[in-house]
Amino acid sequence: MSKSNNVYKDAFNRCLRLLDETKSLPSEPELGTLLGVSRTTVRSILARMEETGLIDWNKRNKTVLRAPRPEDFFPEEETDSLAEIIERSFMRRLLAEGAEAGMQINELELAREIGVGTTSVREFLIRFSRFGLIEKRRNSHWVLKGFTRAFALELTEIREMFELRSAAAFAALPEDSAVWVDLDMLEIQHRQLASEIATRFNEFSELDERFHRLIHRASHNRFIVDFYDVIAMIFHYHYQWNKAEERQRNEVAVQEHLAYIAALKSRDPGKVDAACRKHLKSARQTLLTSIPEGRQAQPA
Amino acid sequence: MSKSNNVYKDAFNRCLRLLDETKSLPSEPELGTLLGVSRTTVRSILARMEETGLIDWNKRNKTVLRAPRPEDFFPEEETDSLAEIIERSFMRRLLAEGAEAGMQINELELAREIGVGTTSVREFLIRFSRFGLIEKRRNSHWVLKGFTRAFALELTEIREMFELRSAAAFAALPEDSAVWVDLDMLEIQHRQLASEIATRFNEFSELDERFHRLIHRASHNRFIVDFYDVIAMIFHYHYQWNKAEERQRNEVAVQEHLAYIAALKSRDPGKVDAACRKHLKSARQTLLTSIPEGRQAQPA
DNA sequence: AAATTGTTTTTTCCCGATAAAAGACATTAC
DNA sequence: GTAATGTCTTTTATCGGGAAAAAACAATTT
Repeated sequence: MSKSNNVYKDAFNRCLRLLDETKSLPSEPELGTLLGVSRTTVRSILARMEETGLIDWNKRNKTVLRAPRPEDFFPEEETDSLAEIIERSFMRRLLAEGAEAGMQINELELAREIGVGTTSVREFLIRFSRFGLIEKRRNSHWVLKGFTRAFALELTEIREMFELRSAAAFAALPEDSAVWVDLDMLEIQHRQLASEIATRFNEFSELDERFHRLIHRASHNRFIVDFYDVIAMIFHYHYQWNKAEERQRNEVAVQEHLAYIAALKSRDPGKVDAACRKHLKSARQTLLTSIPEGRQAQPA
Repeated sequence: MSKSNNVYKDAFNRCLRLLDETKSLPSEPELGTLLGVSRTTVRSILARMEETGLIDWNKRNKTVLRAPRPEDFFPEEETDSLAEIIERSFMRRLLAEGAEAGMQINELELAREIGVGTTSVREFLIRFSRFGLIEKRRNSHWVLKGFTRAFALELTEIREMFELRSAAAFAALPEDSAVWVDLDMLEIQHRQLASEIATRFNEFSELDERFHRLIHRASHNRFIVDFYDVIAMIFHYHYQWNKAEERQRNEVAVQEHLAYIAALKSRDPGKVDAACRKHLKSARQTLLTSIPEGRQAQPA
């Protein structure tokens, strides 16, 4: 069963949504770039759409015959890549269960539990290791370092160093840089979210990531930009896990972002530094208070 | 041929060197910790040593019968792990050849060229990707970002940030911390090297790494400590590649280290900062001047 | 009884094989 | 003649299998 066709299924589903909007589909290469897949996959999609009577396909002509129905879509769970599946299972184990620091991680066991080959699990663990939560013993098992208070402190230390520097670089960018347009757009989205915070507070997470990534990009340093992956990953799972006071927290964060944006637009280094520090401080607080007291670092 | 027994061969060679020093070998578990391998491997080693008449092995008695001869050793090249072999081949390609930024990296081709399976190459590339020199296109090839001037600048920017912070933390460590003993030992080794620099200048590289790792460890931050892997890797291959002025460079660096050590011992934050900056500046200079002008970043 | 040796089981590391997906080349249409 | 489609080739993603190495368990030895 060597490889699942989730790329095809996911692209197929996304392509179905395009059908609502047009009478006929564009050329194969165009569809390829639109969906982010190769022509090979596009042609598989078109072939199935013809088979199921969704379109009439004759060379350049791809006429839409009917609107897609729910049963035309592939089930959501079949569109995930193996890497995503493994990551989710692993993080669930890591956060839900009593995952103590020092615990051993067994590739074979993980693979069996998730129902995948060992190769995929190995590759996942190697990729995951850069987050600093696990460590490999040569020719032997992985060791869980644990999502401890120490981890959170080390993470935020670097984050603060990087973000202060990026924010300063951002504010120093020339007037005509494209980032100011991006920032304006983000500001508008923040204001919209702020006004409807009661119902849309759970949309903050995504906005938060886009905002901070924009700032980090101003550093023009790949190590700083890449480090945001660590933060994003932690926050992503952390927020799934800890929903306490979510609305309240996000409401505060949106306001802090708006102040931060205003400071950036003022281009006054002192104001930028102050607004950035203030936001980072409360972000750190949020993360720290959410770590259960039981989860302390274990002596090696 | 699924897996080579390089762990056994390497441990065997190292065990041979122990034979010179003693009349009999310790217990199996003890040998295991000494060589850093499992008892299973220890027993394979002992079995072969008995076969080749090196020792007499009867349960707890492991009497040395004769001194090891050159032909007892396994060839050096058979003691390298696959990961090391792949890394070396890859770096040779990356540095020697005209490896332009933007170039595609082909897993299959690399695997065939080196004569290993694709899995090992994939795992290597994933591990290597954290150095920021390559990047993966989903479901497709890797892209070489290139060892460019931009890379060197981004690397040194982070390095300087991290090392200044670590050095400050180091100087603030309590009097009775064990690091001061380590520092004293490093100082002695630096002085010895300085006095024999004419003949031993190529030993600096290893000393350099130990010195900086000691300082970084004072940060007590895993991300800072881990980042030194990137620096060490670059410097390791960089020095293999660029031998110009090596003696001169190392002579200067040793003196800078000694000044840096003195500053740390003074525990005066101002002096530490100054000595650290001075050394980092010349380290950056060395790295930058070694990057050929032709190797500029290519537009994506 | 604590440590060591003998034996068995489990896990890691790595290869070869195969379907999915990408990419290259040839052909046709506008 | 450019851009699309049709066809063929190569590469990536993933699995299962098997030898090396680690780890667990049992039997001795001091």
